Amino acid sequence: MRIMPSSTSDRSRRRVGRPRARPAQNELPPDQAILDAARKLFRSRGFAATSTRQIAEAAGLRQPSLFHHFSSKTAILQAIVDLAVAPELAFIDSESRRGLEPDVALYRYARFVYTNLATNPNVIGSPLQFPETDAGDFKAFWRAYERIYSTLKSHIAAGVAAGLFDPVDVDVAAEQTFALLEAPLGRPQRSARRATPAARQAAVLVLKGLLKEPRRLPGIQAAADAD
Amino acid sequence: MRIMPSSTSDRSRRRVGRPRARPAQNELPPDQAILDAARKLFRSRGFAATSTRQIAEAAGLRQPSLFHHFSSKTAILQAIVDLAVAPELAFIDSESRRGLEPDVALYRYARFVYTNLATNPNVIGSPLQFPETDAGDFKAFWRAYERIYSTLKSHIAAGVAAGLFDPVDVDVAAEQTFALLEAPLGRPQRSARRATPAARQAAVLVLKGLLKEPRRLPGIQAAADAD
DNA sequence: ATTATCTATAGATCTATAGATAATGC
DNA sequence: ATTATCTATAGATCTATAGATAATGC
Repeated sequence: MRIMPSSTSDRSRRRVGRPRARPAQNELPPDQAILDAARKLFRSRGFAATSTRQIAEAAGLRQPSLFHHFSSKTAILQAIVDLAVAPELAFIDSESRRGLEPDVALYRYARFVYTNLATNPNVIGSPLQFPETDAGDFKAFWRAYERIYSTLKSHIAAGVAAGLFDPVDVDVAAEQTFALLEAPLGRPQRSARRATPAARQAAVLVLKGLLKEPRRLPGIQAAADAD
Repeated sequence: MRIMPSSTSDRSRRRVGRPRARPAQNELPPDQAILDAARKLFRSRGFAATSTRQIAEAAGLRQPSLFHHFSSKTAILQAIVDLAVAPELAFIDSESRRGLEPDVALYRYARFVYTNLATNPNVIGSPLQFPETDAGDFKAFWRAYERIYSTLKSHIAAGVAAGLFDPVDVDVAAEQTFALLEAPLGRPQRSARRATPAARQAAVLVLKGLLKEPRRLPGIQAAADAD
């Protein structure tokens, strides 16, 4: 009696269900293939201009087969945007327990957010670029987005209050800083290798722009890298 | 014999052509009313998700009547984006004749671009947000955009070369600065009154972030305001 | 005669559902 | 029996054209 464990490379063979019209070239499970295809298309053409037929074809399926995996086109977008903000939420949570000074906290925040937007494949553009996210299904996403944004604002406000930053208009500074950190959205996705120095440069630009004493920057960087 | 000059308030009366199904409440000529309606809808819902029916209704016309004024939906977008970049092009032209130092030039550039994006009603979002502008009809627009972007880059490059700015990666700095200046795109349009201090703050953030000697900022501001 | 609008509609989508079909699982 | 796919298609769009119509201009 031969033992025949289903090896990982067997995953594509012996699949339940009717075979595809055009057999899959992709080893990914169908829901992942769909998300992959949708990410790319949403990024390049936008949500409204991308049809479910285009997504399905790029994923190797016929158009109606999408709906076996996602209940609607909107549900696909929802899955993607939830994955896009997840790392930033996790970062904010873990940072909040560290009790850093506002300048160090802002430096680390800027570097992390920029890197996520540059490298996370689920980041398909500014949420403001996707007006369809206004609908009720996206409440969780908007709550997350709001949390990320208000964290930035409170770092800036704390730095101003502590006299570390110039006495800027906090709302305006938060808007502008956030926009700067969203710079990667305009470009095709980046490798982590290219994103790292750019993220550092973004954090430096933000900190130098706000600090009363720009000479303190090296100390802030050292503190941000410690531990 | 009574002289009866067509007074301006008469403009809505005695119009050539079949009357509208619902008479206009708006005094604007139809092509202006269409652009107005389209701007608002493109801004809030995006181009692809806005139908010609929605535009026409908001402009007080029936859907097919749009095509008397614009040959296609795309032609409407084209007219809007051309108007959006026009002031920036004019600014760049007039500035190029002044031969300013790179830091002063960058300060003035940042302030102007931010203000245009915050207050020009034709600015409906980032071009990257409108993938339909890839088509050939938008060559003029993309040439303009490229010119605006490369002007920013050359200001930064010149400042670095002159030793005024930190030795940053110029491409990355241009990307990040441009993104910062696009901050107004995320928000509803601003009055000039609210935009002016925010634009100044944006220019300060950019310059302080780049300058080797941030203490030179007041001098730069004075030079930027002179003349 | 010219103009700006209208109504009607062609033809091309697009999303999602209905129900058949071809695999594996038990 | 269950599953993942397929084909066929309903029903709702959407852009743009065709051709009628109701004003003014001359």
